[in-house]
Amino acid sequence: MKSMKTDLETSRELSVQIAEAIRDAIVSGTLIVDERLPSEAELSEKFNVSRPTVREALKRLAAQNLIRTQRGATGGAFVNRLRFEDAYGQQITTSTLLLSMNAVDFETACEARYALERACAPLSAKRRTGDHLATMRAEIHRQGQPGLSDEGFCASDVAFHRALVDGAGNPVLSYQLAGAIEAIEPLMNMITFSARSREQIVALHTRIADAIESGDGARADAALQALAAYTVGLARDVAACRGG
Amino acid sequence: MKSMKTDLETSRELSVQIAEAIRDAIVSGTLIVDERLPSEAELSEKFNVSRPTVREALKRLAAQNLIRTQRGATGGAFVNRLRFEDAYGQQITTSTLLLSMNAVDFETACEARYALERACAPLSAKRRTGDHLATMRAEIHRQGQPGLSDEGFCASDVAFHRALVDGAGNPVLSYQLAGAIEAIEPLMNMITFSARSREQIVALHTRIADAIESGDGARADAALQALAAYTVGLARDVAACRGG
DNA sequence: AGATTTCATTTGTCAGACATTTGAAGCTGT
DNA sequence: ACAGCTTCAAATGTCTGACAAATGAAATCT
Repeated sequence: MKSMKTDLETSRELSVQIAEAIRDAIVSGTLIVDERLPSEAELSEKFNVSRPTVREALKRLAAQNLIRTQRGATGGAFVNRLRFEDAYGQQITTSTLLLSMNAVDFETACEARYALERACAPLSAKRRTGDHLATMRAEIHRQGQPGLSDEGFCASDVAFHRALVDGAGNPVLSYQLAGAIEAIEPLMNMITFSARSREQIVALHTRIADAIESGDGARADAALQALAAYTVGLARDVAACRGG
Repeated sequence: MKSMKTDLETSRELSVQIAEAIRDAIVSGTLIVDERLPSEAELSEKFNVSRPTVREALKRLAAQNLIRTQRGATGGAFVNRLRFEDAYGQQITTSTLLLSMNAVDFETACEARYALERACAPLSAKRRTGDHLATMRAEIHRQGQPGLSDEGFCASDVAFHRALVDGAGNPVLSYQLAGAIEAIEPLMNMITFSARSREQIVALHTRIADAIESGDGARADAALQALAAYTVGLARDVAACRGG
């Protein structure tokens, strides 16, 4: 195991310090992807702690997807290659909690979401594949079905916008936006969409898809801006209706 | 403790299942912020597992900042209010690892960063406080100092852009962008900035700050676009120089 | 040679114990 | 009666030792 730092401070908990030492080794590149960490017994000897303490440290790292563990003879803890897909879940959970616990109002969350999405629109207009466009069209079609529940409508909305963002072909953007888009869904679900508002949204989605199809980033941006304004207005009506 | 689900599957590890049960209770709102979880002894009885197993589950949650623990008579595990600042660190670590492990090229990362930043520019032009503007100006001044190291220059660059983003006054945006901006810094640090390129960047930063000061979002956006193009070109030169 | 068995290694789990922290109840002196 | 001190109990942090379960590799048998 090369040279992992083993001298620990005295203040914080041992499991935290050990977890940090290993995490630093991973981040700094001392431990390579798919490399096997020393066994728990070896680690406990190296750090002069008991195995349960080492295990608590490893569980912390596993919770962050930094390592995976495998039982058996050739088992052990291995440095994980953190994939974008794995990080999505984390990102969404964290974003959801942030929104609910900090009582972020719908308008702020919505503003962030559409600002980020508009950033993707021009790129998506240039690079989207046929698949992305097909997904967008399919979701628009679903959104027009009369029998669709409000939850189903929101889920389809999310799928539509994810396709838009993924169309930009930039995994970093897709990752960053996963949280923004998916975390807002629960907030959106609180809105009751009338037939009239659904019709409007579908029309705006169609405008966006048309613009994306023709490669016109500016028009897609404008349509997104209109959709953002409409959505915020819808939420305001709901709030006003409930408030008085 | 209200009604936390206690019937677990048999496939995965117990500590994972317990962690998920508690996490679900937090996310769903069964457990409120600052509420105290049952003691480890009570939990181990409730889930029919040993205390070490419960502890491993709790460590997983602690690693995600979902709970905090406190020793002593009135101690225990408490549901954490997840603050934006706490989430920043997580976001940055994850983003950094994602970039390094997936070998995202500088251009992709840079594109994402500037796309997101441009999304913030119009909002920042409207809402930024005097503090934000002062920070931007101060960082520009630092960037003009001749003795500044490349690392120092990059750090100042990050500070400048964070002030720009924070100026939008949308914590969701600031959070989302923290990862994008800070994670790219290590990649940026590999670039050697000549006196000439620093001069150019400072000039572009000044254009951005001027636009923000005058509340002109469109001009800020244009300047950011120019900066993005220049940065990418700089990186290309470095790559070409190294390649041949 | 191929299939089967055995086995050593490693993680997962458990039980019980002690150390440490820390708020709160109880006591004491003024 | 009140402030300060002591004691105590509850809870987490850590350790020791052990067993269970999984699993790949070596050894054995056909």
